[in-house]
Amino acid sequence: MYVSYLLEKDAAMYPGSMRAHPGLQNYPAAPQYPDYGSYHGMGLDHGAPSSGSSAGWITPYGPPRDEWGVHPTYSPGHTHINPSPVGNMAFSPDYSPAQVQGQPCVGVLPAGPPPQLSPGSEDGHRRHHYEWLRKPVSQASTGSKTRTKDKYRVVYTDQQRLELEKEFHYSRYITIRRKAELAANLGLSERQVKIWFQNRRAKERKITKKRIQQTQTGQNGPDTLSPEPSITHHMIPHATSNVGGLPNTVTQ
DNA sequence: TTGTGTTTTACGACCTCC
DNA sequence: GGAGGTCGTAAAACACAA
Repeated sequence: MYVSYLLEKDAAMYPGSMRAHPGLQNYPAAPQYPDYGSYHGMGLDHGAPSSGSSAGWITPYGPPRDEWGVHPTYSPGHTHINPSPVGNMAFSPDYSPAQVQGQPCVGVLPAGPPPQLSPGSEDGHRRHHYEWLRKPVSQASTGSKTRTKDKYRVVYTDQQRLELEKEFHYSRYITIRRKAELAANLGLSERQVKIWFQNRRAKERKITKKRIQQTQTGQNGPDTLSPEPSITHHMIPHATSNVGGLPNTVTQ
């Protein structure tokens, strides 16, 4: 189950940075996520009925906010529901190798709010890196914008983050095509998606670094290290990825 | 309620590749 | 030169303890 995986995972990620991989042309996409296949192939299994598992979900997000600087989106009240037909995450046919049974990979969310993951459970009281997954949509940020001076940042909605996380777990480097699709489907700009992936990779590196340090110091706490996946990623066909190219050269 | 630490967006600088 | 990578950092958002 993906969500539980998210909750349990602690990113045993690739060691080193991109610069440590000069020969990145054959960078294996997310080899540490053997369950990508299940994720993309089966969609999200939240344990919910998921009657509409292939029906997707209508994006509650606003229109793409491309180029904040020039876009008048910051004007108050400039919020409306995106009536885009891609709101239900219909993807191009060529983004399908990892799909199984014709189900789309991303956006396959069960109808209704995200599952409540044992809010009263043993760790429900403790802060969690994926706390946002626990919160019902109604409590999620709606992407309201705040601005101080010339700086601002929006808080992505739970579903936006969930979809981004899902995509990230499929591949840490998003293709141009997927970036465009995801941006359109989530009501984000491609720039936002790109930056989100950059930040997410940075987070992963940070976690990995921390974990390595803990390992070296013998601090293997119960929730610090999880076993590495026993299945290697090469067993799973990758849909879009970086075939023979650097992450920045992926143009599919 | 407030202080503090952490996480999340966003950006700039710099680098590599095409 | 453009696109996208990492790295470092700013600041908002958030969680939690006191």
